[in-house]
Amino acid sequence: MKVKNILGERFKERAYDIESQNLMTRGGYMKQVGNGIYSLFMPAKRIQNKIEQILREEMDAIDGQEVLFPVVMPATLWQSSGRFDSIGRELLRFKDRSGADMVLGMTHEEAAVQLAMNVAGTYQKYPFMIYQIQTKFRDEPRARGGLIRVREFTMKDAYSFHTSQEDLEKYYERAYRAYERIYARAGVPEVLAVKSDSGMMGGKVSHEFMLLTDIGEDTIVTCPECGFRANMEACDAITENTADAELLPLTEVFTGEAKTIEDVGEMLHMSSEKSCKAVVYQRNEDDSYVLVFCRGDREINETKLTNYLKAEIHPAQDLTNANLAAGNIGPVGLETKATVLFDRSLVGATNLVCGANREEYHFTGFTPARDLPENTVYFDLCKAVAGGVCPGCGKHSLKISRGIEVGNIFQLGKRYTEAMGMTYDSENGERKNPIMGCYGIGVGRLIASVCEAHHDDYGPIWPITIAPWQVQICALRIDDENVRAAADKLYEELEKAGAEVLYDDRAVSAGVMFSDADLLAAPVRVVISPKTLQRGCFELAARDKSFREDISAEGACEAVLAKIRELTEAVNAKVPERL
RNA sequence: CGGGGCGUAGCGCAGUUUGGUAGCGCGUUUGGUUCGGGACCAAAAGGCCGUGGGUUCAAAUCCCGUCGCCCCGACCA
Repeated sequence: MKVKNILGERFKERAYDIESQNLMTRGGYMKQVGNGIYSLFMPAKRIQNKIEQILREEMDAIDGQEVLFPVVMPATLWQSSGRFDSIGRELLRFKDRSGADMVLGMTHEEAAVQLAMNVAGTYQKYPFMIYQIQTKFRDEPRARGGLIRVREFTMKDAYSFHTSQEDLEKYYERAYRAYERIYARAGVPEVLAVKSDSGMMGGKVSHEFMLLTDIGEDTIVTCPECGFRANMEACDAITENTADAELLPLTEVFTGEAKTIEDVGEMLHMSSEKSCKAVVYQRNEDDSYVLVFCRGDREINETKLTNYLKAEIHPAQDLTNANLAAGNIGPVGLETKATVLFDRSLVGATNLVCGANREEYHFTGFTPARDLPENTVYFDLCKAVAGGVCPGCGKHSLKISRGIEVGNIFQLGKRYTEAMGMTYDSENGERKNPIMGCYGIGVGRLIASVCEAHHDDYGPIWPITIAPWQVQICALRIDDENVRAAADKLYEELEKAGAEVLYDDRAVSAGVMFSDADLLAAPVRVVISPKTLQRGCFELAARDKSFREDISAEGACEAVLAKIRELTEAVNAKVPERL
């Protein structure tokens, strides 16, 4: 392929805050069509093809059967699982010409069950896994970050069916390993699996695969001591309290206008960890109040709270109907209709400051174990904190980072097979619902994430296994007939040898040529110019700057092929064995 | 869905306050000079000023509607 022929304009101007979006836009990888909707130019499509190929190989290797579900589905299919009604406007609904409700697929559990049911009615078919690589549409409230968060995207989604939990768990391990292999083969072995919240998918055990970067939308908790890692949403929070030697009596004190933890703490010379704060939420469905007490220096984990309540919530908008003294809410002497919950960060705490449920007053000397009823239950409702206690090893070692979710795996259970009535006959002739697992990877997001994690100021640094082209020939001074001849010859040889080669034979200045080459980011670059040609040499350089050397023009083709093999082997050396 | 902003040449923008023949930079085309990190000179092409209506002798500019996009927040398998 010649650079002059590929469609997609490369330019210099920065346009966005997110570097991957910037570089991929500047490099002519994609073009926006609408909010969160993109067309891909050839370079991006080639990357996507390579990732899809890796996905196919790894899914096939764990006995997957590639299938294809429809993008457009009748609403009745989604009603059969209950999700037509339970999912919000992220699911795009519309009517066909006859007025029937339709949806655009945002995930395909229902379609997978529909495809498998009635053709897997005997235990002898099990286990099996079906997967597809296809377009999904999610009507995101807010797309952003180029391909990182879009409304329409290509996804590999896989669904496994089992006759026992043990079998699912065994398969889950294989899928987990397949995912590690996929990321390693795509040149991002640093992708981390973290324990996650399973959200609207239902099910118990789930992992998200995270690429750590500052622009990530998820917060990840890791422990360098023992390797523990979890999404903040799903991370157990452990708080250690040491009891003061002397318990002070509960005393009401005047605090006037001081409402916030900071103000009250300053006034009473108390650090925030020696306080008990109240956080008020409202259930989305009826605006009823939920009141959570936790240690003053902790934050509520809204995902945990939502899961406990089994209800969507939002921070309380106004407390006028709650009969609560905002800023002075406390757990002692509280009279309210709100659901009241206590976080376990209060367990063992002593001599805290808390609201007195009276304007302008707080209590000091609040000790939950003494001042709350004996049967008070403490839940885990707070976020883990940096330097906090690791749920894995118990050390004060937790680190907090940001990450992009580039894939996930769930042990779904029977949620869909039960709801949709999919059954099989077991060995003893019983009719049973199969147990499911599901496994997803967003292809476009993975591309953007790799770019985000691997780039420099000049462009992406694609791992050779997914780079649009393996090698780029830059012919400087194409008007020099020796350069022309040498470059044409090498291009022809490399193509014949099966290398993926991009050839820049435009009569442009070196600056333009190199800048474009940095943006298109072939891992290996050959520069052919009068300067080195005088000595019978080409320059061979790596996009990631790992090498830069002169090679003899004679054996150039072989030298390039060797470098391609070398780089490819370096990526594959980090791929773990299959399970 | 709330708050803010923007739609004018392929891209990025000025012009709108105060109505009066459509501008700039980049890119593109042609010719020339340069040329190993986004060169220079000269010439040229390119716009229904998002869209519908209204006011006016006259609308990119004022008024009303509508569509789209961007940013922040809510939301997010």
